[in-house]
This record gives sequence, structure tokens and C-alpha cells, in this order.
Amino acid sequence: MPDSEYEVELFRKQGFTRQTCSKCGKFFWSLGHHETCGEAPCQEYDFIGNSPFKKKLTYRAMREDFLSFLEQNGHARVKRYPIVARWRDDVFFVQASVYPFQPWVISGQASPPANPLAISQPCVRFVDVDNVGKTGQHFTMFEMMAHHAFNFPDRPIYWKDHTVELCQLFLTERLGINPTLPRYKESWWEGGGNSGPCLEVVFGGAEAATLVFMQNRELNGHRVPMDTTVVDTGYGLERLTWLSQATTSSYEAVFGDALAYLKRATGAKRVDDRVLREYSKVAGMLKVESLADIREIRRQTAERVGIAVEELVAQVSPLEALYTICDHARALIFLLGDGVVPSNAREGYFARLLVRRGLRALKDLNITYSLADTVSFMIDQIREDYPEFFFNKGDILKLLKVEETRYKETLEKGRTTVAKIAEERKAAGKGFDVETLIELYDSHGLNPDVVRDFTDVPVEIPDDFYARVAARHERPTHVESEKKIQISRELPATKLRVYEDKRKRSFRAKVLAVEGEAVVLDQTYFYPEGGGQEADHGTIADREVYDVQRMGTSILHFVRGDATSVLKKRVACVIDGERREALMRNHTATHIVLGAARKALGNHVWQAGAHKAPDLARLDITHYDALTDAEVARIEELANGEVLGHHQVRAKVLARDVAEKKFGFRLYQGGSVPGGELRVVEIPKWDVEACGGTHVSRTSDVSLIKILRSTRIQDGVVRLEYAAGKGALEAIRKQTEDLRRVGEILAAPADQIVPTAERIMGEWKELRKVAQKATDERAAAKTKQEIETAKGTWPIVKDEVAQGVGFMMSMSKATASEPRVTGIYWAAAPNDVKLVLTRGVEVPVDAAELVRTVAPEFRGKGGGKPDFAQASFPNVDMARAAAAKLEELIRKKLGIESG
RNA sequence: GGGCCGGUAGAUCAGCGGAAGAUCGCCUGCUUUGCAAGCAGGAAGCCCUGGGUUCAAAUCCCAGCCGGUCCA
Repeated sequence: MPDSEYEVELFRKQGFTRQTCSKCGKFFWSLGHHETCGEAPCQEYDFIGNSPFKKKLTYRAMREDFLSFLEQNGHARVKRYPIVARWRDDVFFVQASVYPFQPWVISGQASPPANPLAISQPCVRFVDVDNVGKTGQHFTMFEMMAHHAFNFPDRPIYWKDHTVELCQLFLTERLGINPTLPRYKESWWEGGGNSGPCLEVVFGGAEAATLVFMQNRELNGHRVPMDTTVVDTGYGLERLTWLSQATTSSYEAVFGDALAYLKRATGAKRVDDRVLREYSKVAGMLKVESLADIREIRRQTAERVGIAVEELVAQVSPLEALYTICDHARALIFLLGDGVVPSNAREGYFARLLVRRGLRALKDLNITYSLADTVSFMIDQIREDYPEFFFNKGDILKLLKVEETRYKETLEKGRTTVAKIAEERKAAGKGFDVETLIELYDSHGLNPDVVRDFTDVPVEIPDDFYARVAARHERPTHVESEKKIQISRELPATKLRVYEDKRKRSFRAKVLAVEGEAVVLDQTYFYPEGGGQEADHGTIADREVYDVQRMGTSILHFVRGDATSVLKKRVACVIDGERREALMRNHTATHIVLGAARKALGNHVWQAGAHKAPDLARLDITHYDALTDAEVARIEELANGEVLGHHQVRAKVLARDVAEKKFGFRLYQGGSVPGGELRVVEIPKWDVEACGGTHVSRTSDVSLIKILRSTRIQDGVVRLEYAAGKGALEAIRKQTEDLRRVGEILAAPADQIVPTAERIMGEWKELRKVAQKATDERAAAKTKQEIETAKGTWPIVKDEVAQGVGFMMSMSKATASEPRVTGIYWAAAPNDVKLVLTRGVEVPVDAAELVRTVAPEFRGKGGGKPDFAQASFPNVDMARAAAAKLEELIRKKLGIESG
């Protein structure tokens, strides 16, 4: 890239010079003269205890300063976006301030809420979660302050010159930094399929902001210029607050109040500021990637301060735990508050991770203090900036408590598991090996520290423990190939008119193209499958339409048989009205059920998926537990109340930014919706969603909603299955019919089915037991009698058992309880003849060996234990002969004359 | 979405090719009437479901369902 990419007007005007870092060789611009680029590791932090700013600002004040500065400079202040990126399907969370505008605004399809705009956007990143609390500067959740300008081809706003000017102005005039201090480092930015030059704003040894000029996008591996270029700035609110307060670590600046509260509650000892300051400096210089790196930080810090590493660790560890708790608690407020339900999959897992790490940090402090208390305190603290969390506090705390309980259960289970393994290890004279530790962590959620707490057997934890766990998960992830219709050529566009008249059931249209079974019309009232709603069926020119799919701008109607004969003709099209109406009822029912579930269960309920067929619909919702019967009943009751309410179901198309402003992000229940316009379906005071489906006009048109089933399909997600209208009636009729038949079978009147079923099941169990007992008794009696008949010191009983295999087993049991008796029994089974050879404890023969050698001689097979063996033979004659042979051999062995 | 671990008595789990076990809890009796008491006896199981292998499957293999856990 040419150097001129970076030479902005301000630099020329004010006399900035382009300099080279003597350490890393990178170029930077500054009014002052600097030896290095100013960023770690080329230069150490020099602001701690010595702020480059005139003003010492709190977190809140810094945010307000920034936003109001931009407002005064022609920017509109915009409300933050949720931290869960529901409008995107490529990421779970918002990780930077541009995320809310990708991809729809940047692609030019949707308008930004304002242009240019200023925002302080909460973000969350988990890549550095291990470093949080330890390095003085890493957070999982942070606010990225930014101003963005979207330069549409027909309406440019501003570009590099003004962006840099705003930055320098903010730093010098607002924050009062010496103009010669900031260095603007030349760099290149790439992310999310876009790229462009950028300037990193560095002073005090730290990077405080990045100014990105997004101008390219990736297309088939090539960089092409974008139609809309975007000014994408990022000012770290945490970082700026830290620079301003010049505290020993970023956490002290950001979490001041909460830390004071926690320090009081925990009675944490004061640590020498000098130690913490040096610690942060060293940490800032190093890339932290493993435990070894953390150890290196500690070693270097201890050396600088002149104390032993152990002493340093003892001093710093409790603080690190406090910092971690603050960070995780704050991140959890945003995750849970914005609708993430902790679970073992997807975004929910990150919430679980934070809860568990937070609880572990608390445990390290050895205090009986819950994470929920900390979260509760922080919610109150940020109430003025984030009232939404304050109003949703009950729900947030509930999710947290459920999750805390879960972890306690996991730990309790783990404790017994560890104890068991420890015993084995102890017996073997060994400690826990790495393989076992990995297994315990990966499969049972017990990290090595926890294992160490649970046992006194030595536990050796390697530095690369987590890397080794990761290695276990390294495996080629096979990509599920989506079954897509293969069409060789560009197809003409179809005008979709479903929304213009949802009552239309027959129309005429011209056939523009036929491709195999797919027919493309110039216009259609058929609903193509989408938004979880199945496609309409019907006929086109008397040919059955069995599926309708969207493909780019065209809509493909799949018909049975050959349709080439109607190509280019105007044809009659008819939609199956009954099917369509059933789908409409089920779709509206889905919105009603979602609203009902939210009312019954709480604000954490979001749609996690849905499918609407004509006879049955299902809705997956986020919830922390399986539903009780009472909860399902409550949802059903609320839903039907709304049906009876005879309320309007309104659908209208709005610009994306207008819709978001008016209804909020609850709109995105069905996941990401493409395009700049949204079709919004609203049931006033009940539910609003961006939705492309067909709906009835009033809730009462749904007639009736019957919930048929609820299952927990994964941790944190519950599936509801239900039917509406005729489908509901049909389902109820079927249930009634089944019940009637059960009553008939039980010969019980309708109101006596339950007690009768209970009685009959009880009786059946009883009878089964009595029968077994009777068999045992009769078999025992028979065996006893036969033993008496057999006589001798080593009585041998041989019997062809007519009463079957079960009876034979009972006889065998009775035989085995006589120490000197041997029994040979055989009985017919459905496909063969089974033989058993049993003996009392004193009889010196090996039953298994005998059977193994004898059986094959008579086309049989078998084996067993020394005192019990069994075999099978193809027929009774063979079994009989084998029994005779066995008897003979046993007699010989026991030294008895054959009788 | 993927990997790993698991599903056996009311609870916690053992057994891992040859006739279903332990501990706690429950019931009955005795002994004691001092807080997780002792002794004796007893009840309690579609060993998750469905296929397969085998003479024989709780046990091995495959599929599914359910739970746990780690990673994206």
C-alpha cells in the first residue's frame, strides 16, 4: 500500500512527522519525537501513577465525555445493541462496535440508525478469558466506544482526515493530553470479510484506540473495493478510564465501587501499590498464552520488586480472584440480561463457563459469598446506564441461581468420582496421571485444581494441560453439505404476491421456465417454504404442486410429471386452501405460544427454532429446565386466553432501523433475517416478530391451541409441540379415542380408567411374584424328592423337565444349595433344547469343562462356571444322550459305579 | 454442531459374557429409649429402548432416546 494511505490532512497541517520505531521498525506519525512506536513490547507502560490526561474520569464520566464530544461534532448518539448477535448467524456475540452494522448496513441493504453515529457498545470476547484478572488489562466484557460514518456512493460523510482530527481533538481538548504524546501507528486491519488501512492510537505505552478505514471486501479470495466505505473506530472505554485514573490495574479503575464492596466483604488485605504497578507493567509487555507465561510475569515482577515469587503470589492471588469475579459478574449481567440461558451448547455454554469460573474464583477466596450477590450489587450500580437489567433483575438472578446449583451438583458428583479413583491410585501407590486429569475435566467438568481440593493423593498438573485438552478436540469437523437444488442456469425472477392478498386461492400466471420438475412463474401466490413454515401445495395447470422453494429471486414450484408442455403459456394455478389455512393457524399459534411461554416462564424465553406443518407445529424455547405439567398447562391456558381475546394480528413492512427502534431486538426471534426491510408481525401487547410467514387476521381465527408434548431437547432448550384449529380438535379426538379404547380393554367405565389401570398393574406385579415363588417352591420340592430317590454320598439327579426352562432354572437353584448333589436337567426352548449342569459346593467336578467337552459330541455348544454350566442342543434326543454321557463321566470322576 | 463419560432397587453406585449385588433409605420384630444407635428378618429391579453377535448379553457391537461434560 502506498504511504500516502496514512498521510492525512491533520498530519500535514499540524506538522506531524512520519517516524520509525527503533524496536519493531513500524511507521508512526506524531507531533513529538519518539524513539519507539510507544506500544508494548517496544515500550513499557509509563502512565501508571502518572496519567497523561488532565482529567481524572470515572468509567461513566469517560463514556459520557466521549459521546457528548461526538454529539457536539455532528454525531447522533445511538443506543447500544444487544450483546447477543441475533441478527447474524456467523457469530454468537457482538465483539466490536461495527458488529451491529454487519452485514446489512455495510452491504448497503439497510440504513444505519443515524449517520454519522456515536455509540458505546458492550462487547464480549472469550479468547483471553484465561488472562482475565491476571494481566491487569484483559476483560471478557468491555465497552467499545466508537463513531461510525457510512459513506454511501451517493452520500459520503467523512473519511480519514476528519476521523483523525476528531481523535486528536478528543484527546487533547477533552482529555487534556499533551499534543505531542499520541503516536498514530500505521497498520492494516482485517475482519469479518472486510479490510482496510488503520491507525493505532498509542500513548503511555498503551493502545487507546484504533481508527479503521474499511474499504475492501473479500470476494472469492480477492480483495475488491466496497461500494460503501466505513469509518470504523474503536476507543476502549476500559483502557481510557484506566489511562485517566492511572491506577495499578485496569480493574481498579473500572470496578472501583464493586471492588471496594467485595474487598470489604472478603476482608482482602491491602497489597503494596508498587508490586501491583510493576505487575501490570510486566504483564503489558508480554504475550500471555499459557501458564508458563503467567509464571514468567510473576518471576520478572518479583525480581523487580525484590521479593520472593511465593510472597508475590500470596499477595496478588486474592486480588486476581476479586478482579475475575468482577469481570465475570459484569459479563454475566449482559449475557443473561440479553437472553442467554446457560447450557452445554452454543452461546449458553459461555454463560456456564463464566458462572463456573466465577464460582471457582470465589472459592479460592474462601468466603461464603455468592456470585448472585455480586451480580445483584453490580446491577444496582449500573442501573442508570442499564435500567433494562435492573427491571429484569429477578429473572437474571434466577438463571444464575439455577446455574450455581447445577455446578454444585456437578462438584458433588465429582467428589465421589475423585474419591473412588484416588483409592485405586493410592492402592497402586501412584498419584493422578495426566490422562486421568484430562478425562475428569473433559468428561466430568472437574478441572485439576478442583481435583486437588478433593483428594490428598498427589496431583501433578502440567503447564500445557488445557492445550492437551484442546488437542483431544482437534478432529476434522465434517461439513454438513446442505442439500441444494442444482440449477444449471440463471432463472427469471418471480413476483411474490402472497402478502398482497393472503385470501387468494386461484390465479393465472405465465410459465417463464421449466427445469426438471421445477416450474418458474412470472408471479405467484404460493407460499415458498420459509421461516419454519412449510410450503403451500396445490396445482399448476392441473399438475400437482408438492413443494415450493425460494432460489435467489425466483420461486420454484415443484410439480409431479412433465411440465414442459406449458412453457411460455398462461396457466391456471390453484392453492390448496385447507392446507394453507391450517398452516396460517399454526403459524399464528406459534407466536401466541411464544408470548404465553414468556409470560409463564420469564423474560429469558426466546425462540430457539420452530417448524409449522399443517397438522402439527413445534416451537423450541430457551429455558433452564424441563417444564412441569403445571407450567405446560399454564402456557396452554394463557395461549388460549389470547385466542379468545379476539385480538388483531398486524403485519407490516418496515425499514430495519425503524422496526428496531420501535420494537427493539425482541424482533429477532427467528434468527437472522436478510435485507434492509423487515416484515413485522405484531400481536399487540403479546408478541412482535420479524416474520415472513402467513398469518390469520385475528387471534380468535386460531380457534384453539392444544399443547401435545413438551420435551427438553438439550440443556437450556425446551420443545413444545402443539396443534391449532382443526389439528387441535383432531389431536384431542385421537386422545379421547385412545382413552376410550383403553377403558374398553380394561373393561372400566370412563371415569374409572385411572384407578382400574393402577389396580391391574399392581395385580400383575403381584401375580408375577407369586408365580415365580410358586415355581421356585414346586421346583424345590420336586428336586428334594429326586435327591432322596437318587441316594448315595454323591447323589446325581437327572431329569427331563417338562415344565420348561424357567422351572428347570428353579430346580437348578434348589440343587446348588445342596453341597453334595449334582443335577443334570434339560428342557425344550422355542428353538432348541437347553441343558444345565449344576453342582453343590463340595462336588469335585468342573461343570464348565465337562459341558464344553461333551456338548460338541452331540451337536451342542455350551460352557459356564465350575459350579454351573449350560448348553443347547438341536433336539431332545441329543440332549438326552449328552445328559447320559455327562452322568457317566461324573460317576467315573466321583468313583461311583454307574447304576 | 462435534468429541468424551454415563443410564442397574426410592437414592448413591459396584458388577462388564455364564443363575441380579452393596450401602443408605423403607417395612417388621427385638434390643435400647440421647440426636446419622445396635441386632435379626423382609419388601423393593422390563439392568433406558430396539436391533445384532453368541449355546449364553446388564455386560460385546450398531442405532436411537435420556442425562452429564468439554470444545467450537
